[in-house]
Parts: sequence; C-alpha cells; structure tokens
Amino acid sequence: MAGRKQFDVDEALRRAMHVFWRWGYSEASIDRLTEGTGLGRGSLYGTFGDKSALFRKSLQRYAQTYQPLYERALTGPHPSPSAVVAAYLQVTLNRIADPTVPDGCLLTVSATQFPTLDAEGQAMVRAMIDGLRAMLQQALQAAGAGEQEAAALALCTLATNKSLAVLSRAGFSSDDLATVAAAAARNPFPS
Amino acid sequence: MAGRKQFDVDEALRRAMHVFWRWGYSEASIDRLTEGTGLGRGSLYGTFGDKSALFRKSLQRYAQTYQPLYERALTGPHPSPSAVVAAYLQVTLNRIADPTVPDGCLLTVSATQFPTLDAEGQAMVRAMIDGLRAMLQQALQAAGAGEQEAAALALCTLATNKSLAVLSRAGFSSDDLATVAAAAARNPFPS
DNA sequence: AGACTGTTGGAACGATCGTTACAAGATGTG
DNA sequence: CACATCTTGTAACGATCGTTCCAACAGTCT
Repeated sequence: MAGRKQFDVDEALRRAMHVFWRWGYSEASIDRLTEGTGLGRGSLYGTFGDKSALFRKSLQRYAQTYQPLYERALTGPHPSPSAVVAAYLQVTLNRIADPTVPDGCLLTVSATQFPTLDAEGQAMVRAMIDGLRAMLQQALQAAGAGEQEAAALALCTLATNKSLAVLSRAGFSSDDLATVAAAAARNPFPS
Repeated sequence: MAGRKQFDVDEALRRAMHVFWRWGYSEASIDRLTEGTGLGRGSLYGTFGDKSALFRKSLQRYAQTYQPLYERALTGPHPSPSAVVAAYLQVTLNRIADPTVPDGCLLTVSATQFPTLDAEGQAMVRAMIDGLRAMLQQALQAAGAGEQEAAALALCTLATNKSLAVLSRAGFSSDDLATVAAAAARNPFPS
C-alpha cells in the first residue's frame, strides 16, 4: 500500500497541469485532479499542498515545459522581425496541434479567469505573460526592429498567441489558426 | 411582498449577464446571480428557468445589445477593408473602455470555458462567433476586398477581437489594447 | 367580499466543493 | 525483529453548489 512514493511526482504534476489546462481553475475539482493524476487525496495534498499551490506549480511546470521551446525559436539569427513572429507563433501552433495536450493554452485560460484567481495566481499569470512579452521584444530588436516597433510587434504577437488559444478552444480548424498566424507574421510595420 | 412582478425583467437580465461576463459560467453561482440581480431565488427560477437557461438568455441579451453596434459600424460606406476592420475593433475598444461593464467580452470568456458548457451553451457560443465572422466577411467584401481576402481578414479581425478581450482581462492598459487594434487595422493583405 | 392567479422570500434538499484527520500498511534503520 | 517514518486510501468535516418546495402575501376577477 505505502512506504515509499508509488508514483512519479513530475508525471503527476504534468497530468494535474493538463486538468487545469482543460477545465480551468474553478472547474478543476479535486475529484478531477485525483482522477487525472491517479493519486489519492492524501497523496495530492501531501505532495503538492492545497489546490492553489498545485495550480501555481502547474503554471511553473507549464513555463518550464514550453518556455524553452519559445526561447529556442526566438534565438537563432532571424532575417527579419517577421521571421521572429512566424517562429514564435509556430511554436504555439505546434502546441495546439499536439493531440496529447488539451486545447488552447493554460496561460490564456487562466488569464480569462483572472477575477476568479487568488492574488498569488493572478500575479503569477501576469508575470508569465510579461515574461513572454519581454522575450519577444528582445528577439525582435535583435532581428533589426527599432525599439518602438519591437515593443508594438511583441505586444501584437502576444495578442495573436492569445487569440489562437481562444479560437482553438472554440473549435476552429487548424487551417483557420494557421491563417491567423500567417497574417500576423506579415509585418504590419514596414520599415 | 408579491402580486405583480416587483422588478424589471430586462434590467435583471442585464445584471445577470454582467455576472456571467465577469465571473464566467461556472463561477457565476446562484448566490452571485441573486446578489447581482437583486432577485430572490424564487423569482430567478420562476422568470428565467435554471442556470443554463439564464446563461443562454444572457448570451442572447449580449448579442441583442452589441450586435447592433457592430452592424452600424460595419454598414456605412467604407473606403477600404482596413477601414472596416478599424471600425469593427473600435466598437470592441469602446465596450472594453466602458466602466459600467466587466472587463473583456462575455463571448470570449464563454469560448475559453467551452469544455465546461453544456451542449446548448456551446452551440450558442459557436453560432454567435460564426455570426460575427460572417457579418465581418460581408462588410469586407462590400468594401472592395476579394472573397478570399475578405474571409481571411474577417477571421483575423475576429481573432484580434478575442485577443483584446483576453488582454483586457489580464489587466493590460487601454493604450496597449489600442496599439493592438491599430496594428490589426493596417491591412496585412495589400491589394 | 371571496376565490383565484401569480410572486416572493426563505427553508430545505441531495450533491459536490476543498480540506483535514486518521487508521492501516509498507519501507528504512537499529 | 522492533521501531520510527512515511505514504496511502477512506471517512468525514463544514461550506457551498444548483434546485425544489412551500407558506405568506398582493393583485385581479366574479
């Protein structure tokens, strides 16, 4: 029955993240979390703390999973700011196309439910979004965009990222999503 | 105490809509709805039916409130597709800037919580989004866009609409939102 | 006035919410 | 083997969930 942990903590966290991702914070009940992770209530609370703490760890896990993908896409020399945008959004499209993860984006779902999150959750969501924005802006400047242009384009690319997540949740086809991403990659700030 | 209805049904529905808008379907509890509308439980159920029915009526009320604004913005002769996009997004920006309504957009919040809605709610959200898309496409063609261009641009404008709602929920400034809208209005499909 | 219709507030239902407590069992250390 | 430590499943907690029921009351009609 017990003694040493009988499950993989990291794998359990990954599954809990999927539950929050799919259902959102408020509809991710403890029952759904126990079912999704395969853990009992005792193990869940003993390992991760309460629901709010588990949510925050899921957010961390989300960042730790996908931030490297964005970073890798953004580094590498890019011929133009448009190429940066395209590379960034391609990571998003790939994630959405992944059938092993829920639709949309945990960060976007959480942002939409902002008023229902506690202060720590709100701060974390906001910080993660700001981090992506800063990362984008830096990459855009490195690709030759002016400071103001980079700032605006980073914001718009982030916005497109969010919109892809929403449309995906609503059941739009991957063709439609690709169309949106392609249009966003056409640099609306000609130099 | 009672006899004839002691409240304005339409005003109550407007307030219920705000509760769903702010909190999302699942966090819009009956207690919050009674508090937000000022009605008792009996009056709520007697007038609007159960929570799912009230949600659908709130969606209808939302469409009935804002669809005319979008229609008015989209009709009027526009010199170019870009002008159509700008006019459409301006309606969204105005709604978001309205301090008397919650942040974001009821439709976007509901779309993000798609998996938590029942079949009727999902269908209605989807139909409303498709309606906006068709309305946009028609206006864009009327403004001189080719059929394919109009379809793609309608989709992208809808996407921008959603992104504005998400960013607004996350607390982005109205300056940032205006930047996103302005960039989207720069027609990414030059003819 | 008296019967009827309809509305209202509040009590109460079973179900589920997040959380805690705890006994039973498995492991590691002497 | 005995003991301490940790994990696990389950029972149970109070609170809140959506919903129903109902008695008390106001208005309308004969």
